[in-house]
Amino acid sequence: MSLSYALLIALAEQPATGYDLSLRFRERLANVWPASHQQIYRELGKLLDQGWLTVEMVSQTERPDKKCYSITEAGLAALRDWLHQTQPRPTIRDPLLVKLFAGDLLDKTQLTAELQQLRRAIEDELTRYQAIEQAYFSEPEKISQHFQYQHLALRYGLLAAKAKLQWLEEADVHLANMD
Amino acid sequence: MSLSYALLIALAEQPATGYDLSLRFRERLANVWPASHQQIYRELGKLLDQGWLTVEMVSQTERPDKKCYSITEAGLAALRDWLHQTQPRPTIRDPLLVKLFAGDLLDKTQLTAELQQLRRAIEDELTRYQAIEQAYFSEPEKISQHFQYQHLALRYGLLAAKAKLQWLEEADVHLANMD
DNA sequence: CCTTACATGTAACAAGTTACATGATTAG
DNA sequence: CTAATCATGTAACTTGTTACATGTAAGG
Repeated sequence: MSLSYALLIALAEQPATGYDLSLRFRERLANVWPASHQQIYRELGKLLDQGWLTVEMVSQTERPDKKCYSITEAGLAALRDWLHQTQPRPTIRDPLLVKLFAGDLLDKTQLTAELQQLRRAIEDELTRYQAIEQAYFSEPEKISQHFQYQHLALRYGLLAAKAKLQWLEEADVHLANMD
Repeated sequence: MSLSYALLIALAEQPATGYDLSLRFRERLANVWPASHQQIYRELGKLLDQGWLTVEMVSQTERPDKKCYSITEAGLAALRDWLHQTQPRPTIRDPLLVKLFAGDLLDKTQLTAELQQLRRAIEDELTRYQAIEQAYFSEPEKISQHFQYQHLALRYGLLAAKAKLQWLEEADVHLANMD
C-alpha cells in the first residue's frame, strides 16, 4: 500500500518519469521504502488506471522518449486521506534474530564474524547519515518547513543505527562471557 | 526463506504440530519472524516435500487428530548450512517515515497524535520486554548456553524500543519548534 | 570496445495477507 | 448460548524479487 502513496508524495512534489522516480527512490527513499524500477513501473500503471495520475508523452531526439507523470486532484485527495490515517507499524523480520533462536546449533566463530561484518556495515551507514545531516540540516533555521520533516526521518535512521551499534557491543561482551 | 529455517529451528528443538508451531510463533517469535498459521501449514508442506521433515499422524479421541512433524537429517544439514551463511539485513519499509516525506501536506495535529499513539505502543512493548528479562534472564549463570542467545535477541528488541522512544522525544521538540 | 546513463517494460516466482471453511470440546 | 482452545487446511489476492528484454548516446 505505502508504495503507491510514496509515489504520490514524490509526484506531488514534482512531476516525473518512472526513471526519475526510481532514482529518487534509490537515493532519498532507500532507507524509508526501497523499490525497484520494475515495481515502480507496475505501480504507476495501477495509479494511472485509478485516475490518480496523468501521463504526458515527451518526445526526445537525443534520448529515448519518456512519459512524464503528474498527480491529479483525485490522487491528491487520496494522498491527503492516507496521510490523515494512522499507519500500521512495520513488522520486524530479521534473519539474524531468527538465528539466535538456534542456540547450540550455532557456530560461535561464524556468528562473531557475522556480527563484526554487521558492525562495519552499520558504521558506514551511520557515517553516511551524519554526512547528510551535516550537509543539509546543520542550520535548522534555514530549512523550509517542508524539509524539516525529512530531517526527522534521518534522525530516526541515525538513532536506530546507534542503538544497533550499542547492541553489538553488548553482544560481544555476552559472547565472550559464554565461553 | 527465513520462515522455513525458523520452522526447522523450532522443530530441531522439539517435534511439534502446525498448531503448536503457530503458538510458538505467536509467543516467542512474534518479534523476530511473525507468521500466521496459514503460512506455517503451507511451509510445512513444502519442507515435507523437500524431505527436510517427517510427519507422524497422532490419533486422539477427545481432540482432533494431529500431525506431528520432526526434522530429518537432511533438514538438520540444511539448517546448519543456512546458519553457517551470513544472512541479509532486513529491509526497512516504514509508512510513518514515508509520511515524513510529504512535508507541507502533513497535518501536524494528526501527526502529533500518531506519534503519541506510537509512544504508548512502544512503552508497552518495552515493559513487556523488561518483564521477560526479569522473569527469565535475571540470573545469567543459571541459563543454559542454548538460551543465552535468546537473551541477546531480547536485548535487541529492548534497545531498539528505547531508541525509538528517544526519537519520539526528539520529534516532539522538533515539532514544537516548527510552529 | 565497454561501461554508464537514459528510458521502458514483461514474466515468472516467492512470500505475506485476508477471507473462507470445518468441526469437536470445554469453561463461563 | 457463546466464546475460546484445539486442529487442519484451501483460495484469492497483493507485494516484492529476479530474470529477461531492448535500444540509443556519451565517455573512457
